[in-house]
Amino acid sequence: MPRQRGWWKRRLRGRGCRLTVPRQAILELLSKSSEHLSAEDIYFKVKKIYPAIGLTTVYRTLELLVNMGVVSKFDFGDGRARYELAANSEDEENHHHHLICTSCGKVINYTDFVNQEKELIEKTENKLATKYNFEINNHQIQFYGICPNCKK
Amino acid sequence: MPRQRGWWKRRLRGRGCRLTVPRQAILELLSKSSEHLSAEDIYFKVKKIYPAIGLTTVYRTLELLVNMGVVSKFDFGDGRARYELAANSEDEENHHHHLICTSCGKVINYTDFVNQEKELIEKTENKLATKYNFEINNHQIQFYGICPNCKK
DNA sequence: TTTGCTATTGAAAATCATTTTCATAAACAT
DNA sequence: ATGTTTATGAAAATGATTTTCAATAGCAAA
Repeated sequence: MPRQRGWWKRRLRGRGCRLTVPRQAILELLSKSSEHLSAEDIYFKVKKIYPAIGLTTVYRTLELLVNMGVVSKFDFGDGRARYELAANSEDEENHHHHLICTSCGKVINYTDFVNQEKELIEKTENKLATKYNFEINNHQIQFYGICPNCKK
Repeated sequence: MPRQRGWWKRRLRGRGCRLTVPRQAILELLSKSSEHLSAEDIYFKVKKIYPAIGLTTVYRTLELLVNMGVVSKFDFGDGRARYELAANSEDEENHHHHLICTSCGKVINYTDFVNQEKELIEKTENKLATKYNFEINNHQIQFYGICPNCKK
């Protein structure tokens, strides 16, 4: 089932964080976007509905949300971080991995095959957790290559 | 079988690149190190045996080696890139994935379970290549969590 | 509702890894 | 040995992200 609008309010408050307009605007945007956005992307998009927003606040909010596990941060190798709403257990729809073109930087989210990966990932996660005594709470899988356009 | 000393000479020359002292010093260092080093780490280590080295040259050489596929570049989320000698087909010993502590930044190379992953990775790689018409030539798998020290 | 405390904000300045510029030096083909 | 490039290193430039700091806005309590 998809997440309800405003589900993050409790989570923020639970952490003793305030429910501010900029934070809500950023979360609202992220939950509508299916793309991996840079901080600047988010800044400009939020600016359209809340012009007073500052880039600093975007960075700060993203850091907070990443720490809360609400947002995932990625590096696709072009020198700027990308952010997306994290998948959660109630809403698996959003879980995907990335396919990145090292020539033009294009990124494809693929959800195919993720189920087959899932079992192995879980096993590995458990084994690693035991062997290295880590508390594992996330993973990333990325494939790098050349996209159809750049092959031409 | 381990790679022979100086194996990179042909590869550089084959690309029309010159075999310079700084490049050799950097490669020599990388082939001795089992760790994931930042550009600055490499700079200081090489400086001990070749004091004239410049940080700029380190960056340039690393970029070249990454493009050649000799070195792999990683991002562990602390704002600086890490480099290690890439695994190659003759020498599988070096193939591993990463387990990263999001609290202190500690990184563990794990080679366990990589064989089991391998089959799945190859399958996925083929399927993705077909479906998205990508020419895939690399992948990264990273687990994130809290290390034993930071759990305390 | 009003008040007061404190977290949050935005602008500007600071930071820090990485790149670019440019004049000099070192490879290496001849 | 020589000449042509490619490669180098220092310094300056870049660009994403952080920090600083005074002003603002959430929200708990009255």
